[in-house]
Amino acid sequence: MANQVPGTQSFSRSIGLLQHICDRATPPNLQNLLEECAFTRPTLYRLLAGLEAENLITQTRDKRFKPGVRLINMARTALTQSDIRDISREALIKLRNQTRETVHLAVPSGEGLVYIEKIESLETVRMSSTIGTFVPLHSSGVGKAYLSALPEDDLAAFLRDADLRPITRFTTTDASRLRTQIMTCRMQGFIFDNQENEEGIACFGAAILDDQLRPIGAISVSVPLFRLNEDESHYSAPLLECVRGLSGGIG
Amino acid sequence: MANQVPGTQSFSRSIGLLQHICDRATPPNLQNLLEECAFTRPTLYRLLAGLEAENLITQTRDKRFKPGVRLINMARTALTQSDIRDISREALIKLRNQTRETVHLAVPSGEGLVYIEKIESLETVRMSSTIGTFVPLHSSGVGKAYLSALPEDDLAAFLRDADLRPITRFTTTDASRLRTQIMTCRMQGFIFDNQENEEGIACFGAAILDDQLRPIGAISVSVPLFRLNEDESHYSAPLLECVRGLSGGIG
DNA sequence: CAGAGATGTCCATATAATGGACAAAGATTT
DNA sequence: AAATCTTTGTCCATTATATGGACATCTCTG
Repeated sequence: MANQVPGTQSFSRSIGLLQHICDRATPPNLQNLLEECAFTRPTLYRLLAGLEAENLITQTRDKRFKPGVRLINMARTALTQSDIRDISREALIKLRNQTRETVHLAVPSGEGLVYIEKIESLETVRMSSTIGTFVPLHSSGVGKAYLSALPEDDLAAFLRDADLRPITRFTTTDASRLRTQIMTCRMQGFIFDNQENEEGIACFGAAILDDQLRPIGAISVSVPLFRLNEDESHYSAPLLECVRGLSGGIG
Repeated sequence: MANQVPGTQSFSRSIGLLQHICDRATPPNLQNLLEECAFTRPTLYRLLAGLEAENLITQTRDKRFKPGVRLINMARTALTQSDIRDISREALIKLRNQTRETVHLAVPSGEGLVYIEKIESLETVRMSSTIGTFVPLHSSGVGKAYLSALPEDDLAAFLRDADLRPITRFTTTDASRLRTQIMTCRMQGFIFDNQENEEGIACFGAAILDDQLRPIGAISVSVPLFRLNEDESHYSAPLLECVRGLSGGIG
């Protein structure tokens, strides 16, 4: 969170501000930002002016700040250039067909993962649904699957430092319980997540590994609880087949 | 393009670099960037380190730089917070149903417009298709429609300064011809664009106005040439109805 | 219309960003 | 295998840049 890289303070501040504006449920005005961010008034003005000049934010009529469309344009190219996404699409579609449920592909971003692909039925899918959504490592199938593929040192560091905040009332917030789950995942190659990230949704997750067995992302199958098949292997078998097909072949 | 806003040089540089990395067809390495951008070696290193620390870019194994997934996450919120998109969705679907053709919604970004919504058939639509794509003002239906709704001063300034580069071999590259087309659009409320932005695709565009009659975006109906209906009003009538319904009601 | 609060700008200062110059690591030649 | 060249990465003095205290202006409210 702090400014690790020397010589980039102002950039880091600007991006932090942009992120804050993006994260707000409702577009903030200057007052809000002054209170919520630790910037002095002139600094805030400058940062905002810089962001606006780059079309990264826009002002509404009533002087509120919203994310700008430049971001959407940049994101398009980011998605286009994501080779893991291209490579895995076919396999994801197959997995969706086998399980008949929604499948997601997530890759690391910051402290967690971000969904970069979603395959559901043949209905309209667009970015606003879930592509681009951030998911914490501790509360999601993809997250725990990813954790389970991390080297022991990194996992230990995560469990020590992470903020295991509850996302739903089912979220695991206890580090040792989380470790147990992760160990189970290491054993069986996948994890079952019961409503930890979204109430009413269970989910099976498994990691995609590169040729050095380091995780590069994770795949999940999400199932509405009411229609969850008793037989776990109905989901886990195709899922494992899917990630095995992808692992090693990427990067 | 130059750094207009004082006190934001380094930020502007960083974003410029990010944009350049996004724009590259193939991920650049350090060497490429050094040649293509006007940065000294140490500066480039710093900017890259800053971008990477913020997850805005990632390095591939072979030291090439690609856009990072943080962008996708931010873009999601940008789309979510776009009220024009929410407000117009219903009307766009209706327009698609009436014309049976693909419809787009575009809003200003930088020198041109960016598509922020697309409604085609009931087939899968995802961001990588066209949402997020930048379109120039002079070569597209949405662009010219937008121009036609600009105050005369702004239009004149655009025609004077703009770089009317050909996008296809049908693109209007002559300012006075462009003005004629725009005047036609002002008269009839919509514009017909014949393959100027994409070969084989014709398109009808019309602007959405706010309550002060300033353009806030534009809508287009795109038709593959081979199935273009002779009767223009087949497209223009629903299009005009659509933008009239939306204009004034936004902002 | 006075007072309080919010909004916007200036500019001296400190510090963060800059880039010339050097070092280290790889590649290529003799 | 040594020598030379090329590429890649880092240091640090310098200065231009970003910073924020202070002041000006505009906007409510009683």
